[in-house]
Amino acid sequence: MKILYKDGTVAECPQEEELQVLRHSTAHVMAQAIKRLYPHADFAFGPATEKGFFYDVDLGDTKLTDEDLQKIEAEMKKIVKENLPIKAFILPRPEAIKLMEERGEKYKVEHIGDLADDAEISFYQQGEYIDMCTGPHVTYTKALKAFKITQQSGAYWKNDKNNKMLTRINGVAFRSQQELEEFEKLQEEAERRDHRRIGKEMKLFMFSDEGPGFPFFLPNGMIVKNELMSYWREIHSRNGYVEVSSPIIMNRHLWETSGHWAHYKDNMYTTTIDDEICCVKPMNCPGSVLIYKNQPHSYRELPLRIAEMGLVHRHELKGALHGLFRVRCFTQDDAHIYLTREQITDEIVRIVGLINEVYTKFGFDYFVELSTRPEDSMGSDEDWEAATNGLKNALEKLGLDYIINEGDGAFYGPKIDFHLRDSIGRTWQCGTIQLDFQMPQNFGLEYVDENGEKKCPIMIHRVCFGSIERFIGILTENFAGRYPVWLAPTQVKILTLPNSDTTFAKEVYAKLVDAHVRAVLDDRNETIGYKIREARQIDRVPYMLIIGAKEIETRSLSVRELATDQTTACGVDEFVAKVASEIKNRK
RNA sequence: GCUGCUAUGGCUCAGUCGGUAGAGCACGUCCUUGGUAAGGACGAGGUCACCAGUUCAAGUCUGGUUAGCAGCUCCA
Repeated sequence: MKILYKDGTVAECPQEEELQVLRHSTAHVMAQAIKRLYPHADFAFGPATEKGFFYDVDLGDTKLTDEDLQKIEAEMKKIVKENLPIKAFILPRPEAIKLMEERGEKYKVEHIGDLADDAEISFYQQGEYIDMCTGPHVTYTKALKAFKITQQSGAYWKNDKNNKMLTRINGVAFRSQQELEEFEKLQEEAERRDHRRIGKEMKLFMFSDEGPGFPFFLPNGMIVKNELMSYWREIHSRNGYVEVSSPIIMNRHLWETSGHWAHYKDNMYTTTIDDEICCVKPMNCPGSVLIYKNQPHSYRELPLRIAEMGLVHRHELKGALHGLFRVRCFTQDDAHIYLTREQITDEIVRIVGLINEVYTKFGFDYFVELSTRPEDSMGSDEDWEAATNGLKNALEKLGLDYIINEGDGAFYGPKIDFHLRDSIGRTWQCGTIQLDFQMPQNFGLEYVDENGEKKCPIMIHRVCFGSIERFIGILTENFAGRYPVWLAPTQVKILTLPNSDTTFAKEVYAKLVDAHVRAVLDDRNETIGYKIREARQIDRVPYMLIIGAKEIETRSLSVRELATDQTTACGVDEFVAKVASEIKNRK
């Protein structure tokens, strides 16, 4: 693919930039189409995005309907068909301003004002349309072969909510029609796996107008939640953690000390108790700190690992709510570790090992991001350096690749974030490990060192799942509801053939229940096809046992496995032992 | 919170030009002797999210509220 740089040179496009250029050019073509249909349109920014492009445009009072978007797309296709050559030119500043003013592009004029004084201002033109842009772009509009407008939304000029809201028109663009179709298939697949849909089908959880954003767990969802929590308890007790539980409501004073009141009071739920303002906890750390302070500590106890499955409430904006992914109350699988500066590296190694174990358990691949000191941070340079190095050393010791995210740490310390990749390639941020020097000081935490002197410990905040609710959402989409046996709400479903004797089926059922298998007996008088369809597609049960005259006679089982769709014969005791062992080993 | 859209039985949806509601699935009853992705008949189930307004008449038109959807912003 040939591309045109702003100085007018034409060159072969580097492979890795092709899509980006294509998408950027598509944004221009869309702008041209919009301008043809809406001559008063005034354009702001129109970049390429991860899957396509958008253009932010001021349409005055004009509102676009879905039909209007289709018309714009049709006009874009027309422009592509016209196969307009794309040209580039550069103007000195005053002439650039004049050109944009003449064309009524007030956002572009404002943008010129933000550019350096000596900046050369480049333009790209195709037919009657001129856009101020640094390029590069394709050389002819016909190079754009596969695109689609997907939606419109609002977006602020320069992303600042004090500015005017513009209309953002989003689209996707690919190299070929085939790539576009693949993208659409993936979209459909994502929709099919949507945990909100599956949650309804499998009766995992619900929401209600009476508490928007606050999830209700139904019996099936509660099974998944409890299984995750019991797994979590097991590995934490094995890794030297103790578990506590702190109150949901504590007074305002605590949150002032922790710094949350100053930073986040608009997102905290409050209530008044005996004339005192109290807060519903948005985080567990201050509670943990109070537990630490409840008694004196020796250096011999450190690192002290205090874990808590804490239910936190945060007032998220209603537009941000999204199934279990973004809720107003959730359970953090939190832990706070109190330790000395020297212990940082070893402890981080230990935590990363734990998190790795958890993600591997679910078959997730992941990558790690290290976020360093932000601009408005608290604490000394020395502390920050020690902390950041502690994290780096640990990652290197583990031989983990990581991306550095400069300046994206919390104001109280650097952090490591874990992003996991699901079965269709999407990534989710789950685990995080944050170092904190601030809170131990704010609360005056102490331990006695080997010389009998009082010292202030360092604190690590960390989660593995992140939020149990969110993690259940991710697991549900990753497995498309077909959970591993140990998590499945119903593990075995016994399906009898209609009008057959159910005595044997009931015996098998009793044996499974005895072995602590979550079994269901479906002895309704329905055809076997009907029962199988329900067990597979709605309940997503890992094992289906079909029992009819044949099985009754041989006293054996016909086992249909959800994962493979294969049916095999198996003895009763053998099957019960196999499933029980899978559950025990959390397979 | 902002922009656009949506709200009709448990679920998924239809309902034309305003003339007081339909389907499929699920559910209940009955029939069906039926072997691996929906057997059949009948029945019950809805003050059309809520509050106002326009109208002889509102599921349908208008305004507001609430909730949801796609984005934006935000996510300690």
